Amino acid sequence: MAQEVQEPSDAVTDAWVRLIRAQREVVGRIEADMKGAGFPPLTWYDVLLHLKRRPDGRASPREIEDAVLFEQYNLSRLLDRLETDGLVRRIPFPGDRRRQLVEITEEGRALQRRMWGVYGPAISRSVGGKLSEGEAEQLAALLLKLMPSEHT
Amino acid sequence: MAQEVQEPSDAVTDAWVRLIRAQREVVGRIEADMKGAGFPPLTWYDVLLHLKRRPDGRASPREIEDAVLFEQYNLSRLLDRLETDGLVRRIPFPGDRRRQLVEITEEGRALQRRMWGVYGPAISRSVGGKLSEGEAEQLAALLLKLMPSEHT
DNA sequence: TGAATATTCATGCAGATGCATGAAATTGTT
DNA sequence: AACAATTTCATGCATCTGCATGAATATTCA
Repeated sequence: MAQEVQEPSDAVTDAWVRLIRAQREVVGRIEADMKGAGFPPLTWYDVLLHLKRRPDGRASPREIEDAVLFEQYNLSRLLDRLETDGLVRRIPFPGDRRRQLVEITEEGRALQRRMWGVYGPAISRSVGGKLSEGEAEQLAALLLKLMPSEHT
Repeated sequence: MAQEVQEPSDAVTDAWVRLIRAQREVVGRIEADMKGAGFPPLTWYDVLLHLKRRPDGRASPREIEDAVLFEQYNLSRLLDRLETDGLVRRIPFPGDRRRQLVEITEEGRALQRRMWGVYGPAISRSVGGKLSEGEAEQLAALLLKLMPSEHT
């Protein structure tokens, strides 16, 4: 039996196309807001927020990679930039000299807070302003189904 | 009266975070499929498809920009690569020597077709496989609400 | 123990992207 | 007609990303 090429339905194709478009559109708007306010890219925010949420403000690069879905080499260089700007600090990992711990600094915490002051309202405008509360919940639920399996 | 900072609700924040995550995840999977099959990035596909859909296989760069949400300088260089590979051809725009027309070649059409042979099934797996038909429609409808106003 | 394997992080290089600017042509204004 | 403003596309430069690989340490297994 011939292996038929599996054509996606119109609804599925539509969902796919709009996932790309909407993401580009919304992310573009929000990043523009952030840049307009003189802030670094959202990737910086993601890392800072992840660190800030840990009780000790520390995490290994490996863990951050998984949390923010960043490539290893990519994160390595992002951490360089964050460290150069005094937002994080690399410290030794006790018991394994291959690894390291990244610790957020006071400046890092302060930047995260200041960024949220622009980021939060931008999300409100670009997402909250377009969807009702119920629709936002629906959207979140549907998008979750697209993920591999586990959530956060 | 003080201008209060507008905090997004949890549902809205959730929708935002998952929009980023799901898109990264799904696009990542599909682009990996394409790359695994030896194909160029999806941006190439978008341009080829747009051209192929026009009856004469032609469009101005300006028009393509709007259609695929690409920056001008970015598209300019993408067209360079497509032209180098013989997938499109730049021809004069009748009546305005500033502008140009981009025309898809036979090779371009052929590549688009071959890419669809991998792209379609990849969409089926990564989107169709995770959502029912009705869910896909819902998702498409919700994402559409995030866009500025008009559709395609 | 010792050698092979695996894990963690960094880096050189090529390619892609963003930003600012430039070049060429057209349109608008007086 | 002549000059300014606008539109369309290209490009130099810095930054960012992807890929391959390297260096250091840790783990596994014979």
